[in-house]
Amino acid sequence: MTERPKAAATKARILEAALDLFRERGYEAATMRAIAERAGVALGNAYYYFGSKEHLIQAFYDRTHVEHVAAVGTKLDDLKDLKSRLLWVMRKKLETIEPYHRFAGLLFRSAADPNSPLNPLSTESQPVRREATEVFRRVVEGSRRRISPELRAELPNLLWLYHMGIVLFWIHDTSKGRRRTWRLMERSVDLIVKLVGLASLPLMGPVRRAALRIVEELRDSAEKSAA
Amino acid sequence: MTERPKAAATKARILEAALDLFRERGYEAATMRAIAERAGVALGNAYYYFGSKEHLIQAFYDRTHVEHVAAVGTKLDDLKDLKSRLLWVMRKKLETIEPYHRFAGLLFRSAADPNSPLNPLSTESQPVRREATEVFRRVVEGSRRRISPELRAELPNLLWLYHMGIVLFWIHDTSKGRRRTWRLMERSVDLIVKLVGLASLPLMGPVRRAALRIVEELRDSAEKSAA
DNA sequence: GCACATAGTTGAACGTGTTCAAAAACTACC
DNA sequence: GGTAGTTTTTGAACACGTTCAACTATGTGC
Repeated sequence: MTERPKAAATKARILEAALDLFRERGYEAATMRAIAERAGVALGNAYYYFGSKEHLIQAFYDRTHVEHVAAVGTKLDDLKDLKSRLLWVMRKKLETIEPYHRFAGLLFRSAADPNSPLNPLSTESQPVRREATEVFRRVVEGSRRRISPELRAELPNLLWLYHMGIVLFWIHDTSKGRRRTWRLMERSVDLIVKLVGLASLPLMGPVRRAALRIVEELRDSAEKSAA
Repeated sequence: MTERPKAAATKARILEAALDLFRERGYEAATMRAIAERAGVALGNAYYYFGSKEHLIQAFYDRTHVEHVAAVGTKLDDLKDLKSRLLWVMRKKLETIEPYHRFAGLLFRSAADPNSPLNPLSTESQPVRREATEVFRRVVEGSRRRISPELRAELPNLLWLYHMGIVLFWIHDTSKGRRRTWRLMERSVDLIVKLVGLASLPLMGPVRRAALRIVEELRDSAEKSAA
């Protein structure tokens, strides 16, 4: 059960080979045989460490998340208002994933499949999702904006969902330098901040509660289905 | 080029076999070999009529849309306010797709893949998407609610997107009788109608315009990438 | 009726992701 | 250092989606 050092090295070599080939050739062209060959192991060995090809993407997913957190860094603490904080985090996200644009499509192909371990709502990816939401919690909590407590509690989840939407758009975006995604991201961040402001008006009480109840329900279901 | 009657019969037989097997066994278990066998044709023949297994899903997609339109029927014309109209259409949608719950997951697996013909934004599925949006245009135009012209023009697209979101949730929903989805749908329809009301307040001008500009951009990109 | 072209059909073959029984390498204990 | 047990590695084998060259059926012009 305990992982021996040599095993860890083999596992790492397979993962590196996979990520390299994903980058170089895209997902489909990076066959398990090619990955195994580049890693210098037999085909079956790759399956000893990664239960399926999708598990290799899960590993990629983990990695970009770590890179993203590193890119966000402590600079986030210097920014005080919600808008600039959210902008910063989103920018770093887009920068982080850019090198993987060629193969990321396949990630989201399976991300929508309820049976896939890659599904963001599945048990297997729950830790990553939690951590990713954590980044947005930082965004919200560090801002000096006054937000009603119920909204404050739910906003990180909403922002995580929003960020998934942007990434989905990014996948389809073939514009030069992914300009469309950047513009959409900047404009939508602007809108979101406006909406958060609106939602805090006293008049909005009933609507806000109706919306929050729905969000809560979404989250509940996600956790229940992952159980 | 012109389709002969016998060919049409063969094609129909293959499609029926496919849909039957999808329903019975789910998507993965319904292999192309099994489909061909049940249809009484050779394996290669299925590919003569349907370029790939995903094209068979496209056909399923078309069919549920037709069924949905039929289920919506003329009853829609009797309903006058936006909420009951939208509710009616959404209910019929959920009822229409229910028999296919077992295999619909795979539909959305590829729906998110930019290279898949199934992607709702791809060229191949553009006709269905247009038609599906048409249903929501009926919903909006037949209602007596006063809506600003810009929003009125964009709302059908937004509702189509919303309905895709509900279907996505439905796919993951394992609750009995899909109760969670129904509840979410009813509550979110309520919220949407509330929001449409809010958006018509004079104060909301700037926010509404900001939101609409984003939606427009989304639509532009979708059409450009499908070109 | 015959020749020709087009439409429709076949099944073997390819490369893929995945599985698994067996072999090899390693560790722990005497 | 030999033996038993465990971890790691191997590669052949399987079922799948897909392709394609060859074959058959059907319609068309004379």
